Amino acid sequence: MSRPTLDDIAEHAGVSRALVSMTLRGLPGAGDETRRTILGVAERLGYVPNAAARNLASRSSKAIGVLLGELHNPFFADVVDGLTAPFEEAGFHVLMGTGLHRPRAERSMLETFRGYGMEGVVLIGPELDEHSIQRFAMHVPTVVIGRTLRTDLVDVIVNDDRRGASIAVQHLFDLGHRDIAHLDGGTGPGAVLRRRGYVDAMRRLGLEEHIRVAGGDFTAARAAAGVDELLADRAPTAVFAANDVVAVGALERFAGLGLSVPDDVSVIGYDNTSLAMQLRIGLTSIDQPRVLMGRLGAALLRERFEGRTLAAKHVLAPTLVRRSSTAAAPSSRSHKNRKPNVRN
Amino acid sequence: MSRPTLDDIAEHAGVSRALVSMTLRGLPGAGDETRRTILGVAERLGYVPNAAARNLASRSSKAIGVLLGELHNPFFADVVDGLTAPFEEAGFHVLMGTGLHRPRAERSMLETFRGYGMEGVVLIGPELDEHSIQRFAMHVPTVVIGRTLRTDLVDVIVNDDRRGASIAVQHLFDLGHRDIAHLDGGTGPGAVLRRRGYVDAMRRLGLEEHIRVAGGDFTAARAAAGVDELLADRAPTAVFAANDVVAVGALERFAGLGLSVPDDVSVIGYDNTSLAMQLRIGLTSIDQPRVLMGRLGAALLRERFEGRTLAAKHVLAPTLVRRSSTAAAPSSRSHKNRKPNVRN
DNA sequence: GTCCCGAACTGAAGCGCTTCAGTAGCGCTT
DNA sequence: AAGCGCTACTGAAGCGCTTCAGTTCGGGAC
Repeated sequence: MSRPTLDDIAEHAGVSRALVSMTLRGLPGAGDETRRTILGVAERLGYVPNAAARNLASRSSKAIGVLLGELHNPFFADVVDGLTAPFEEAGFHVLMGTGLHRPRAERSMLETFRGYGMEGVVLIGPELDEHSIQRFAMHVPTVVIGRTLRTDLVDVIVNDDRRGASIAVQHLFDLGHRDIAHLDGGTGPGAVLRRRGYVDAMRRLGLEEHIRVAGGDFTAARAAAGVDELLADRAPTAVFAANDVVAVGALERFAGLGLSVPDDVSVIGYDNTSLAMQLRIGLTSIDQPRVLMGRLGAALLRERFEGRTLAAKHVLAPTLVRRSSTAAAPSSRSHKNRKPNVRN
Repeated sequence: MSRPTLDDIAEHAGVSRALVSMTLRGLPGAGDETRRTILGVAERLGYVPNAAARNLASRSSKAIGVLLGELHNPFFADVVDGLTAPFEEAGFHVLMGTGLHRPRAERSMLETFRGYGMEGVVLIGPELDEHSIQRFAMHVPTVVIGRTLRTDLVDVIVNDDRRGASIAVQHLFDLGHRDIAHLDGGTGPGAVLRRRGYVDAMRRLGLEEHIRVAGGDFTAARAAAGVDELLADRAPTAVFAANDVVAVGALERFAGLGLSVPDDVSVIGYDNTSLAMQLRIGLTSIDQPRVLMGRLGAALLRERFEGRTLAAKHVLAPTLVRRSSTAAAPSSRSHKNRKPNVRN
């Protein structure tokens, strides 16, 4: 016996297929007795509705697609957490696909989503070109999380990287630091804005002559090299890293050089990933409200369903999470005059 | 204009719907000229086949479902990497769903998969009860990765936890350690076997009187408490932790107590997660071949499609990854007699 | 010229469901 | 006793596709 259909149930229960359909979906129409019979038969036969037939007939799917740029980054997991719950509650199925970093794969995944008649789609950190996204969004309500787009067809949710950078610098400033350097993220998502935010904040605080940028991408190795670059000139008292991975790279390098964090140098990261908390030394970091971003994504999509046609852009506020990698600047503490013994 | 259908294309191209269907799927039947016309019209209209209609009519879906127990654990990301590529190549769509740790949600996700007529399903670290999995597997070819099951309906892929534990103990033994304790994972997946492997290995090496087990789940906090438990008796020279999270918890606690790793005590983890490498102190760990496990999962499912009916069980070999958290036992080094100054 | 055959194409059934216009029957009113 | 409005139900159309039994036709074999 293959999968039972509505007709099987109808026959067993001695009613029409239409009535079974309505009853199983909780619509009124059947009397109490009949309803019980139908439900009983369905249960006994192990009936599972055929989604294809259902979607075809009803011209709707109650499904939404989520495209993940990358599964390894804990950023995605948090966003997805925020995303799925509201949809599940509203009776939507959430199906996810991954693009594996390849635009071709991402594009084909979007085709699949469209083929399945997904009623809405969320793209988290897509690497796809803007034009493809735009074309897709013409057909399916789409929200993009974690990537800035110029398109006015999709809803966009990002955090204010510039502001986050400014908060980081301000935090260090408040601790008495003046010689604050930046370890750069190069062309990574958000890196440009974070660098800009750093420069602006330094200027605003009158620290223009202390502005120094080193490094160049989102890897730990490049970060270590960046630290060396900085030290070749002079040791900063604090470093603002473009993200947590970079910050950890710096941490390791400082340790290798015999510099103590936060006694000799303070380090602050960005993203507040699980990395930041798991390290033996807790990393002070700038947090993006990732779960919230997910929830907001769900809300925006729902609004679309309810008729909103204008695209929305939400820029969320980042916040500071203090841990033990930042402390008062050496000079502003009681003068211990502890010269770091750089062993190389 | 809504989504174009086969009929739209047929009309524009002046042929029958059947011919369009066949042509778009690459079947022979149309002449060169006609074929070009059809393809051209389809392209121009932006045709995307309706998956629901297609699946309904063809009684197949070319789709496979992947249930993720949890998105935060890097374990899953690696397995998925191994899984998706072979399927994409074979022209399958891979759609993922998450159970969010709740068996109820996992069960409903499986229903969704079945509703969509997925031709095969891969469960990665499911938390669902065995009976539900078994019931599901009666209807859809299923492979389970990372969890042992007694059922003979599903294919199972796990690593040999017992062996892995044995390798860990042997590694410590070879470094001269004798007083080797175990930080337990309680009821977590694999924990029981790892504990058993530890005990067996200790016996085999004639270290029966050194067997000590503390802790009790897969959390860092519980691990720290486990360390205290151990130290209340006497400090071991080495600790085998049930997984990397536990190992890191132990690392932190040892540091807090002023004990140096690996000078005073060696620590080895399990899973070789990204955690192990990212830590300032590289964690020696036991690696499961995760990507391979994913690839194997894909292969097993394909075999099922081709007619294999007997369930397969694959137990893969774990390997040791040495980093800097393990070193020669203090006693077997030049006698420094460095008593740890336990500050609490 | 007839026959046959393959290439190129068509028509219609039907996948399992939803939807909607009906219909039957019953208890009320007036 | 006719009419009304309910509730409880049925029948049939049709969603967009695949599939398969046919149909048409040009041309080579004899």
